Amino acid sequence: MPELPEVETVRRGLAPTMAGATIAGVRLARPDLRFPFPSRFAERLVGARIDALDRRGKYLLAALSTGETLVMHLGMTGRFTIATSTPDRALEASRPGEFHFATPGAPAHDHVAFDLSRDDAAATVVFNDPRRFGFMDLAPTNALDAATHFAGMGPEPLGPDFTAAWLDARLAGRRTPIKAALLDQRVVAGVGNIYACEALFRAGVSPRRLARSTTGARAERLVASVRGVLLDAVAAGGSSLRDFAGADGALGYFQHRFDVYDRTGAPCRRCGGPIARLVQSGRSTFYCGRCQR
DNA sequence: CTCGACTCCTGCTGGC
DNA sequence: TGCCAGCAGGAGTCGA
Repeated sequence: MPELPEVETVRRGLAPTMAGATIAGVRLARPDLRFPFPSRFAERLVGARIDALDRRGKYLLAALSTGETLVMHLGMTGRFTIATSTPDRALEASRPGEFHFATPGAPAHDHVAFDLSRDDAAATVVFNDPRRFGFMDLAPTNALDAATHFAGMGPEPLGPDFTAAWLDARLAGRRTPIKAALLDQRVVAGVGNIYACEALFRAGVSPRRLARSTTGARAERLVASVRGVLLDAVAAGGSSLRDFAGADGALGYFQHRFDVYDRTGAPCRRCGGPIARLVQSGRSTFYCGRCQR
């Protein structure tokens, strides 16, 4: 589900529980998600304190006291929930190397459980992911930018490095449609299908326009639009398409403010014309043929 | 190098 | 009502 606003919403929901807590146990229901868990995954986590919970693009990052960072990606359907539990129950199930977390009666697709302790309180953070496009990894904190997931990743769209000049340089000569370029995490981190569509609408830029022609004033508008739509969505707690919810269970409500996404045939909020749908790179694009050039 | 098609996986929806 | 094709918030890989 998650693009930057949803991941940021999840981060904010998990941080009060995870940051400062110690990992008392890790339970896995299977040896892999999209990729295998890294070697000795549980052993490398148990006993570590989580110093901070950060985000980079669509990744959640738990910086650990061990010098490693737990890297988590939610894929399309990844979800975290927080449950409070007693320490006894949390520790009882922690046996490294065994995949016995999927107990009868447990919700389907609960794949990972982190048993956390802080002072006298205990909590369990559970990762659920039906499609298993999500994954987890461990990488050295002092070389995180060089880790495979982040090498070559573009700037944070809400940070100071995402500028029209950067976009100009990054898109120079590229013949791919601007929509596809916005989905390229090397161009800008964290933008996915929804917010690419929404940002292009706000900027008045056609999703079909070649990336290399999105320069100058158009690039300025696009940078401002990407920032604006992401900020608005973060403020709204993200978008809840099916049942995306933050870790606290609260639903985001930005989906009610989509201008184009999933609004095929509905009137454009600017000109009244019908919103159109097309497929680019196998993914749906929604746009207004009159307002976007 | 750059690009688009294909792939992974499960679940829901809409049309017959 | 039931069935099934199509589609879904991501991104790595492959071949042209």
